[in-house]
This record gives sequence, structure tokens and C-alpha cells, in this order.
Amino acid sequence: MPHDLPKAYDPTAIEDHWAEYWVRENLFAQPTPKEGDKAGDSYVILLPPPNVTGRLHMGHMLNQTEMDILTRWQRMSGRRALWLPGTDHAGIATQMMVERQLAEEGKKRQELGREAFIDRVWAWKRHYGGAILDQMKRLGASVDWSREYFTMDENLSVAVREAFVKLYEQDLIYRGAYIVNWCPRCQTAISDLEVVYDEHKGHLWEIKYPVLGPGGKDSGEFLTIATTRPETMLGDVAVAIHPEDERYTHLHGKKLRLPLVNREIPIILDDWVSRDFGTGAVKVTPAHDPNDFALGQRHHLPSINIMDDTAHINAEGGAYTGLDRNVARKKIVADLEEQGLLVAVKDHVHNVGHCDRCKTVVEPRLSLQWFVAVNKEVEGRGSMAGTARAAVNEKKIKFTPEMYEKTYLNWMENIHDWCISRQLWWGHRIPAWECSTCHKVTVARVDPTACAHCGAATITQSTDVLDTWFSSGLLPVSVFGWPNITPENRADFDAFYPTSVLVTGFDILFFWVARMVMMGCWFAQDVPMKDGSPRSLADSVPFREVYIHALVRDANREKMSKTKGNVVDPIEIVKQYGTDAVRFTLASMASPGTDIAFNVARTEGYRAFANKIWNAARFIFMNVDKAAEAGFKTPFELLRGTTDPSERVIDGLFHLPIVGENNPLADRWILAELYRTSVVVNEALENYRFDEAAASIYQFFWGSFCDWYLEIVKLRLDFSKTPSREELSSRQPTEDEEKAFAQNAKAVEALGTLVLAFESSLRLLSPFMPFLTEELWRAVFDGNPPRKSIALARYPRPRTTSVTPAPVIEEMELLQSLIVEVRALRKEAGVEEKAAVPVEVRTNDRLKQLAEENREIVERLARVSEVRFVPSISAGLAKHSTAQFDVAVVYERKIDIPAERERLTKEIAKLEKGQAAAERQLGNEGFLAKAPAQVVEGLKKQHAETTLLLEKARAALAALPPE
RNA sequence: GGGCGGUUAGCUCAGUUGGUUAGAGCGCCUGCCUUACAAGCAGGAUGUCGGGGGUUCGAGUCCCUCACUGCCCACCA
Repeated sequence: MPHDLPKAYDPTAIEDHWAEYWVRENLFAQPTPKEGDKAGDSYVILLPPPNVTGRLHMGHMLNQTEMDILTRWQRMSGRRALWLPGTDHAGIATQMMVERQLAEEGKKRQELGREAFIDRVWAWKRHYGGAILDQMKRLGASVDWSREYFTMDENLSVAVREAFVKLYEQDLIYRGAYIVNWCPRCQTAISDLEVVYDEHKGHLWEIKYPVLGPGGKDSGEFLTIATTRPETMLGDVAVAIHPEDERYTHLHGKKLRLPLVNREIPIILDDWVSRDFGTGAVKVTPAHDPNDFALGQRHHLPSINIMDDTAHINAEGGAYTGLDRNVARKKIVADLEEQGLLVAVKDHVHNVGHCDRCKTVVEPRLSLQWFVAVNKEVEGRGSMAGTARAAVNEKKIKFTPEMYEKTYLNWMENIHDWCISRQLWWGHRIPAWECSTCHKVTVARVDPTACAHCGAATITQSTDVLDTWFSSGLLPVSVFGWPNITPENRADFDAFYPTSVLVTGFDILFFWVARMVMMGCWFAQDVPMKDGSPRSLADSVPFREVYIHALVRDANREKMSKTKGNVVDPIEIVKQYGTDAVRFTLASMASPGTDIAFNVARTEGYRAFANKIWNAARFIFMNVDKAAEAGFKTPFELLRGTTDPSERVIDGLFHLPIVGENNPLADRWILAELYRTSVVVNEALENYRFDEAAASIYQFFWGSFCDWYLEIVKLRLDFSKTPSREELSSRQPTEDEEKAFAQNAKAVEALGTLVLAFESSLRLLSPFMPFLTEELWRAVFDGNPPRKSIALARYPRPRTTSVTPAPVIEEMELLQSLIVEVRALRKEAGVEEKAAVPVEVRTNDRLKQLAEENREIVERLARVSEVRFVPSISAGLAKHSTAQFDVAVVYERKIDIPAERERLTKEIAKLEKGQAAAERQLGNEGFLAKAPAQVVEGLKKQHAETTLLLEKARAALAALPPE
């Protein structure tokens, strides 16, 4: 029995089932279009690939919820929707994970050797790498699993290699010795972006270096330098001072003796030195500081690297060789002090860079690395960064919120060359071979056997791998087949590139978004359009829009972190409240620009919403069953209006329902509200206003459909007196039975609208709450729906957005306000909840007619026994007034005079305030002259109403008997 | 040091190109198990829109300024 629903909605009872069903049936696969396929705009989203090592966190869930809403909405709107999932091999993160595993076995990766280690990582990936995608499946993400990618897949690796070789050929990739950020724990270079700075209370050590006199002997004079990293002095090759620093003019051209090392080093002059900082004299260590490196280049100084890969002092360090950098620092400071060369130790707060991945203090260090020259111009096509700037400047990529456009451009304008080599084992190995004969480098698409320069076979491949972001930066082109775009093999690329929107957090704006724009534009521009014409910048971008969403924080706005222990595990919350409730929470809090303070109180509220929908369904199904028992059509038949299962008929129903002018007010009203809601929701989604869309659906379903429509429709849902078919075949119906038939006709009509409105509401809600709506939608069709999933039905989308059927809504609102006023009066007069009382209404003809036509509704919803239309409300009755009517309940119990006086006094005060404000404006000539006529008219009307209400309220107060 | 946000009800947040007397959810108060739903229904209270100044007929909305707060970028040893 599909209609035998439990009283409370239990998400756990249905979610796993549907999640599995969607995957098993491969419902969201978007196959490669074939020649001759119906053309339709594609809607493509590339899932920002989570790390294979990842576990799903709230940020992922927000990100995925937004993408899923967009994709489901577009798919239901008839577009060729593709949401493409995959994972990132995450070089450092994954290597660390496996190293840790090895450590537990007491092993090191070096013991295994490169090949065995990589095998081990693959094994780890096969075993654990799918965890995060499994979580995604559980959450019902409507991705195309048949296209799932991994950044180290064969085809994607081919793309990486092609990109590297091509950039090398274009002279945009070079190898060089530069200062890079070195993580001694990960033992690799990392890019500037992977360094996070923390404020650190350290020291500024002032050390005096002996000035050498003639003959290279100590002159007895000293030059005092200041440093935060005394251990690097082992690599000093000079001391720099400002050329105009008068304190040191006499030292120009002199030399110093580097303490502890006893190396003779020059004093050099450079404008870069700040005279105000420290002592105005800077030690120069080109191998361990980017500024010093630049100084060294300018002054042609040597670089002395004093540390090994693990930040221990190397052979250059003399007595300190083999010491860890921190130990060396202590020892050096102690030794200097002993020699009387330590002048001062001052407290100093400065920023210290840490490895983003492992939080180890990074060491700026000179090393041989590979770089992408992002600013270098290539003849005829500008630079990579320049192209990426143009894409945004020329609005080929649109950012939401717009302000991120500025952030992006600002970064792109100050961008430096990108260090892409990593000294790791796990990743795409750099396709460069060094020749030990001629020492030149061979870069090739196919593994070479001999040096391209001298022909010698003495070549070895670089041991470095590429930055993970190099491969993920290529994803938008590589997942659709690049670089193998041939006439026979380009359908995916033509259909799906550029992708529609990138949905992501700002934390990877530079890491990933910016790199995709650079690489996407650069490589796609070389792929001609299908008709052979050159590809414009607009068609080269990797995505046409970027939607940047908020960060999910905890309920106290704190950033979630493992160390703080405030991480909310989405899977746990989902188990507790249901996926749909969590999704709805995230959607409704996802207003652009602000972070989300995730609060389970909201989720509780949306679980209640899910329950509300569930119970509305129970109510509807209860009546459907009643109707069926009485021999009326099933909702399936009602919905189709025919049993013809042809596509056209089914398609026809998947819009918004309409009812005729003769249907009761409530029917026309609820469909008008549905229409209005669907206008708002579609528009909100166009603009990534998930919050607005969610709020609008919530308000419609709960506030309009349940609170009003269901209550009203109950009056007509009467199937109880239906004579059976057998009975009727044998005799004429009696008079009572004739009445029952009439009643039944009304009931069937009511049920029809009810089911139509409900079915449409489910579709409207479906992208937000896919599980609940799937379950209920199928139940609407008695388990035999016209589509395999609600996700494949049509999204309610009005044909025009301009039409607002206002009169119906206005009439209904008038009726509602009458009911609300009566309810309030009842409460004030202390009428018992169950008692039905007569009311007196003084009003105009319009409301009188409306109230008479809908008398039953008023009576039921306001618990009224009789509506008396009177020329004026009887004396002694407490009344409420609106601009349209006065109303009072006829109830013998005495008015609570003090309470009534208080209420009226408050009301009068409020009205007076409003009246004064309106009069001030209307008395203002400037306002009358300059404000639009419609605003002035509105205010005049408002003022008239306020004045009327004020008169009524004052009269009512005066009429109150004294206490 | 440079840049970008935020500050609206007890809490979390909406509030479109300035336009009538500023909204929602949660929480709170009162009364109800009214046979879809107590995860519910009905009614109710609640705001110097961070401070100050300006522009305007009109400012939560635009401008200036101050305060508090968050983030991003840079990395002066």
C-alpha cells in the first residue's frame, strides 16, 4: 500500500533506498551527444574534485548542495545537464597519508623505493580513495557517475604531459635556481600560495660583525646587524647598508669578518635597505631569503646553501654541520654571546610562514625548480595571465558575488611565476630528461631514449612531479578529451565546453579557479570550433560563470577545525535530521557574501518542514483513498486526465496546472500562489539566490498550501455519503442521494486541484529536497510514475514572468484578513477554542459578496456560527477595524476593559505615528512635485486609511465603559 | 602596509535601481491533542537599522567620518 504512510516522517527509512536507486539506474548519466541528436543547451558543472584523502565536511556539503540544486533545476528545465564528478590525487596530502601508514609499520618510503611506494599509494587509493564519493552518493548528488575521473587517470595524464610540453615549447616553462618555499617535513618545494603566515612572537638578534682594516685584520670596529634568523648567518655573503645612511658612510668599500665562519664578506650599498629598521645593516644570505637573493643577483654575489632537505645544517656549516636548524640557532646564539658579539636580543613580533599542509615552518631555500612564466608574452597571443585577465575584464566570465572579480583581477595583476615542481613521488612526473653528457634537458611527449641535443643515451628523467594544481587546472579541457580533439572525437568537447558555472569557495579562488582560467583559455584557444572557425575568448574560457559561496562556520561563527573540536560532521547531522533538512538549511542560509553559521536549530526547523510536507501528503492520500473506495478516479488518472501514456500527454502535465474561472476562489488562489512562487524560485535560482528560493517555497508550502488551502479544501472533501455503483445500477437515486452526488462532484473537483497543486509543489521543491519529494511523488502516482524519477520530470516554470494574477490573490487576502481579525477577537474576548460564535460585519458590497460566497470558509476557519452583516456594529461589542471592514464577535462574556483599553491605546499611538509621517510628507511641496505619481497616490490612499482607522479606534476607546 | 566585507528583533539572517508605517525562521508569552501533522494549530510581544555628519521631497539603502569586527593579499632582514 503506497498510501499507508507512517505518522511522522522518518528520513532514514527512505534515503538509502533512493540514493542507491539513483546510482543503480544511472539516472543522471549524460551520454556523449550523437550526430543528429536534438540540440539543446548544455548545462555543465565540474565538481571541484575533493582530495582522495578527504572526508566530507560541511563545506563540501554546502558546495554539493548548491551544485545539485542547480543541476537538478536545469535538468528538470529541459537542459542537457551534466554534473561531472571526480577526485584529485592531491600529491602531498596523499603521500603523507601513506607515509604515515608506513610509519606505523616502522617503514620509510625511501626503504621501499619509488616504484614500490607508488604502487602502495595506488593500493591505498583503490582501498580508501572512494570514501568521499561514497558519501556524496549517500547525499544523493545527481552527478554522472559514468564519467567519474581521477586526476591521475591515463587520459588526464596525457593532457598534463601535453600541456607541459607545449608550454615548454612556447618557452613558458623554464627551469632555474630560485628561492622557493621549502617544507623540510614534506621535503619539497611548495608554491607561495601553499604558505600560510602566522604571527609569531620571536626575537630580533643584534650581532656585531668585525670590520676589517688594512691587511685583512680586525680593525677593532664593528658593524651591528639585526636578524630574526641568526642561524642563516652561516650562509652570509655580504652585509648591506643604505648608500645614504650617514652612520655608515665611513664603512663604504670595507669588508667584514663573518663571525663563527671567519669568511671575509663585503659591505654593499643598496637602496632597498631600510634605515629605520633594526640597525640599518642587513646580513645578506642569498640562498635563504628571497630579498637577499635579489640583492645577491644585483651585486653578483655567490649563494651559499647551508641546509639540506630536512633543514639540518649541511657541510657548509663547519662546526654546526648536522644540527637541526633550531638547535643550530641556539648554539650559534650561545657561541656569539660567548664571543661577546651578541649586542642585544629584542622581542619582535613577525610573521612566520608555515606549510599549508603540515604546518611545519617553511624554509626559504635556493633550489633548482620548474616554473611557469605566466607573465611572459608569446608572440601574437599575449601572456597566460594577460589572457586570464582579459577573460574577466571583457566579461567572458561573470563572478557572483561580483566583488570577487576585483579580488581575482588584483591577484592576477600581481601574479608571479608559478613554481610547479614538487620533490614528491606521488604525482605526474615531469617529462624532462637531463643528459649527463651535455647537461642539457630533453622535454618530450614520448619517453625519449636519447638526448635530443647530443644524442647520447645518458639521460635520466627528472625525479620531480608536478604541482597537483597543474593537473586540476587542466580539468575543464582534459575531462572532455583534450588534447585529442579530432573530428571523430570531439562531440563531448563541442557539447560541454565551456562549462556553465564553477561553484566553489573563495579559498581556492587562486589555487584553482585562476589556474583553470589561465590554462583553460590558453589551450582551448588552439581548438577550433566545430565548423573550423577560430575559437573566440568567450568560447575558450573554462566556465562562463563563477559562483563563490560562503564558508561554513560553527554556530558561534568560529571556523570549524579539528583542533578546536567544533567540526560538525555532515553525515552525523544527516543521520539525525535527514539529508533534505540539512540541504534545505544550507540552501536557505546560503546568501551570497556572508559566511554561514551552521546552526542545528535551523535544521530542526526544516526537519519540521519535511514532516509538514509528509503529513500534507498523508492527508491528501487519505482522501485519495476515500475517493477510490467510493469509485472515483485514482490520482494517477486525475493527473493524466487520460490513460494515454504518450510522451506528449505526459509532457503536457509537467508544467503548471490551471483551473477554470468557475472553480472556487480557493482553487484559483492556490494555483495563483503556486504560479507566483515558481516565478520567484526560478528567478532566484538564476541569480544563485538559494536562500530566496528556499524561503519562497517554504512560505508557499507551509504558509499558503497547508495553513490555508488544506483547511479550506477540507470543506469540500466529503466522499462519505456516496452510494455504491451496484446500488445505482438497480434503482433511481433518492433526493438525498442526489445531494450526495452534487457533494461528490465538488469533492472530486477539490481533490483534483489538490493533487495537481501538490504534485506541482513536489516538483518545485524537488531540487532542494530530492529524497522526500521522490518518495511522495511516486506515491502520488500509486508507485507507477510516468518518469523513473521526479528528477526527470519538468520543473514548474511559468511561460512568462510578467503575469501576476493579482485579483484572485487580493480577494483571498481580504477573506483571510477577515478570518484573522475574528480569530484575534475571539482570543481577546476569551471565547473557548471550540465554541462557535456569531460575528457582526460591517463592510462594503464587495467583501459582503465575497464573504457570503465563502461563508462556509469563514465559519470553519474562524469558528463562526453565523455571519451577520450589519449597518453598524452593535454597541458594547469589542470590534476590530480595517480599512475594508469592522468586525466583532457576539459573545456575552464581558470585555476585558483594561486590556482592551491598552490594546486600543497602543493601536492609536501607532496609527498616529503613521498618520503624522504621512502628513509630513504630503504637506511637503517638494515631495508632491518630485516623487512619482504612483508613490504619492499610494501615500494618499494610505493616509486616508490610517485616518479612518484612527477615527474608529478613538471612537472605540471613547465607547469603552469606565472601569 | 594594501585591499575587501560585516554591524538590522533575545539568536541566526533577509531587506533588489533610495519610495508608503522594516521582514522571516528559531526562541519567548497565552490558549488549544480542532481525526494530515504537538516535529502541530491559533493568537501575541519584540527594533534609536553600530555612532556622528551630509546629499535628497524622501535614507536601513547613496556619500563622508569614527568605532567595533571578520577576511584576503604583501612579508622590513
